[in-house]
Amino acid sequence: MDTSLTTIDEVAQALGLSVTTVRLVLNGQAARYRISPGTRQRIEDYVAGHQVMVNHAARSLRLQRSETIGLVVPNLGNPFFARLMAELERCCQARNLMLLTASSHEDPELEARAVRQLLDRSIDGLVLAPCRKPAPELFARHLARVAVVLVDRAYPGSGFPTVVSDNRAGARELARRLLAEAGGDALFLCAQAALPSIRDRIRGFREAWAEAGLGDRPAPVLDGGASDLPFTGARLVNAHLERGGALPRALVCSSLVVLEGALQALRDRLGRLPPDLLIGTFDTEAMLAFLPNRVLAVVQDEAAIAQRAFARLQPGARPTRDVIPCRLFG
Amino acid sequence: MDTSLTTIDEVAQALGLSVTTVRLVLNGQAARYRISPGTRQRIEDYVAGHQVMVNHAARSLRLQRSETIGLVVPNLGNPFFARLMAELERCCQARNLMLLTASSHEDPELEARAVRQLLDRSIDGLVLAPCRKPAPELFARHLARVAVVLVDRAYPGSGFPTVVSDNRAGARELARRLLAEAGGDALFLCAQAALPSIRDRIRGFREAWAEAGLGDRPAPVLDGGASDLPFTGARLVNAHLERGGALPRALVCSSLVVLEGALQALRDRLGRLPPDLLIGTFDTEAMLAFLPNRVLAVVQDEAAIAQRAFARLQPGARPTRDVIPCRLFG
DNA sequence: CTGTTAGCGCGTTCAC
DNA sequence: GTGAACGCGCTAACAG
Repeated sequence: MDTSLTTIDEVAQALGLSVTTVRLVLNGQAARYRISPGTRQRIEDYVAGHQVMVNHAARSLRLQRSETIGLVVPNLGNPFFARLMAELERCCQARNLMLLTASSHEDPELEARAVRQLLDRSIDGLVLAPCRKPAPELFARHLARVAVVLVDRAYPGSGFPTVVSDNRAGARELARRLLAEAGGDALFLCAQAALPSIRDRIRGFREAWAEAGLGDRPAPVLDGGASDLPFTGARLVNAHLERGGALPRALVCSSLVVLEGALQALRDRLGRLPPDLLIGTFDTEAMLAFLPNRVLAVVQDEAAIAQRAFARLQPGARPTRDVIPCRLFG
Repeated sequence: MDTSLTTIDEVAQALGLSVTTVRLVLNGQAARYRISPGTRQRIEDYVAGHQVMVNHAARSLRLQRSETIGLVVPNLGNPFFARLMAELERCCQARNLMLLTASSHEDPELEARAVRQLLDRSIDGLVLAPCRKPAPELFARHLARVAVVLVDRAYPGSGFPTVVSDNRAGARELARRLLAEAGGDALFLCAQAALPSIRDRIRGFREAWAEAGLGDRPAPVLDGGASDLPFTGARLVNAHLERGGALPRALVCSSLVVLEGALQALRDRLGRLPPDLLIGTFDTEAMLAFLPNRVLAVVQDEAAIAQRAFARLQPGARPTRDVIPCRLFG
């Protein structure tokens, strides 16, 4: 058996046929062009025995498309984005596409670089969770060929189809329940409040606060700034308590990471977690269910986001805006 | 400003130069070939104003390599593999490579399909966490060009460089500590015992068991079979208790998923988690730290695995075997 | 220092 | 039914 890579030309040569004939068979157009059954059989036998593979680079060059889509997210290690990617990859497999992935690490420079690298590679589509409002000039001359969809972070006026979770409704429902159970005594800690998704979570919390008739006081929302680290949550808790703030009956955090830091700080100060503290959070982890505390969690539907984003991946698509419902657990 | 894609030919044409000259400048070899500074400046000005980008498909076709490496893992949504991918992507960024990713969903058929798709796309390297012992014929005719490294699952005799965690030592140390604290009263629940990584964890547990002088009884290891689901952990716990087994002082689980199911079952049966139950597990989650129980966790060093795998990614490399230490937390 | 040219493997068009 | 020939954009060898 031949050990070199087998190209279509080589098959043709080996069988004494022309490349056209071989390709028509390989592309399933044998019937249409009335290739003789004998020839057809010979070709099929040969490729079966030799693991013939088409050269994708040549194909891309000729067809000006690559059967590849790109995904750029802030951090592939973040479980939300990891699940999103896994779901997107599932969509791709069904259509024989492959996924090229890159992390921006929340750095607009790296993001632009990743996007350029992907466009260089003639991706047919790009799913982007941008760390800033994307600069349209990055894509300008590609828009005819490559479809762009924004996910998770809906910067208004970006001009691209966008698919996001309904963070606002999720947060509102979460806060409604928590405020009812906690008699209105809740505190919302957040990081990265500049992100559209976080902004929506804050808005939802404020709406529930007003609905609960607490509008005479401003909603207690503490903003920890740009970095979503455990340290941010810890800092907010410590600052609140040191300012003489009371321990609330319900604590809501804008991310699991903030929650982690907040719980650490509470445990450090109080010796243990106050078991009657109600916890509200976004996204979830399996072990959250085993805390002694009552926990409410808003979880996003990564599969639905991925599928919708995939469906919107059409060149020249209008800038639609899809909002995927969240589910509330606990 | 031109809105079409700008190719090297077009730049040359627009500037009245030859493609060679343009290319030498673009590839940073201007100095070496003594391109005149004036010409050089003209070219650089032009490309700056036009966002010129090289066509990677053409480049790959010509060079027979794609500056792309492939990653195939059982499940991209699994946090361990997600972190591994994030780290591998970091290695790639440093060398201007991109990552093509695919999940096998623990299905050898899908795995083979993904690998073939990647090889079709002329990847320069492949990092594979195989769900079975890989069939060498999949790669046979590519080995000269594409480097293959196996990670996480070391099937002996595969013939490829392999990078895995030191699951055996990690498990041994974990069990040693847990057995000491629990007076030898421990139970090990596992799923997917056929995987090399899980097998090593079992072996480590057994070694610690023998070391602790408990060798007169067989080590209490319960095997839940092939599927790593919460249900598996729950089933093992229920079966153990219904057989009249006592609640052990220490419970070790081969994965977080098994632990999740086991804890669910315990809570369902006992009304709450027994707070003095010692827990041992592999991999970790932030919220695990806030369980009322004492928890010991063996965590893998995804960054080190990724870096080592990346370093071993050389065509025709000898089948080395790297074992990366784990860390024990708790 | 710069220009010309021949493929890389595939898909398409047109001729036989 | 089948074959020949061109070009996608780039690189490398060689020719000035």
